[in-house]
Amino acid sequence: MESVFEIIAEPNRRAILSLLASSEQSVGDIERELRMPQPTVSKHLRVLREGGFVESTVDAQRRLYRLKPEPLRELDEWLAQFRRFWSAHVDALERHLDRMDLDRTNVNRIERQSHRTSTKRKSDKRTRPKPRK
Amino acid sequence: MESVFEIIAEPNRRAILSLLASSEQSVGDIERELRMPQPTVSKHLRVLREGGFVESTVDAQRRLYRLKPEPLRELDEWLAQFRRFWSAHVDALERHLDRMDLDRTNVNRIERQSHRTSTKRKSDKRTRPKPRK
DNA sequence: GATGTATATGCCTTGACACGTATATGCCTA
DNA sequence: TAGGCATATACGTGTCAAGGCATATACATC
Repeated sequence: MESVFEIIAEPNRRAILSLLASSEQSVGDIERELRMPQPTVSKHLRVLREGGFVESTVDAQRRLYRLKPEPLRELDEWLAQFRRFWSAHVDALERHLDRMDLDRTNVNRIERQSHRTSTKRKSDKRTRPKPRK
Repeated sequence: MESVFEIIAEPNRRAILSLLASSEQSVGDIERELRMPQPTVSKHLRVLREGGFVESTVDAQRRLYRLKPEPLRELDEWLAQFRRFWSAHVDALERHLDRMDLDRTNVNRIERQSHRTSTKRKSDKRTRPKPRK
């Protein structure tokens, strides 16, 4: 359960995050708003807390949970490597990110070692099945 | 295994996606590059294909896989609701989104039913535990 | 057609995790 | 300090998905 990705794979946890995006909430608030049993809420909050997605402060018997964006930001950074695939018309920021992405080392490296790019391949029919090794 | 989130929760699948971000690859390419057994690669590719993350074309016995960005874009859109938490310096678009978010119906509603916002709360000690219902 | 190569699929086992239920902990007010 | 409220945790259970291994399918050369 370590990774950011596994943590947000759970629908209830995503619902909690979305709820907390509006404002901080107590466990009971979440319980009522999302109609899930209290132990379930607490367990998911635990996972989110240990993953750094949320933090809590104590208010008498209540715990108020609020968002901590770092892990989501990390996810955002992971997505960066794919943005150029759908952002053709970009604003300044995205253009900047795209540039970083294109400059990234492995793009060319991998293409080179994987033999050819697809365009070339079409005309490059092998005369015999190429051995694995 | 339906959701985008579950699909990218698997590390090997993320590795495949990252690899395909550089250029299209055959199953064997992926197998060698990521050092995973061929059936594993094929199974993950199947999940990715059914999730709309990749598509394949046939080249003799090979299948060439390439990225289809739609699901990742969807993920990007889900992330949008959280961006304001880490992008303090916003461009026009995000400022717009922020406004929509603040105007969102439940913000005030929820805060009201959860009694008060945290700032106020400090001075607002209840005289008795508020009943659940 | 025989053989080798590339990829997909089926079966089985194992482990992780989400959930329900019960209970523990802690704080409050009377 | 008693009793109720808010939250956390422990335990048992069912489900599901990932991996290993074997095999099936398809294509290409000889």
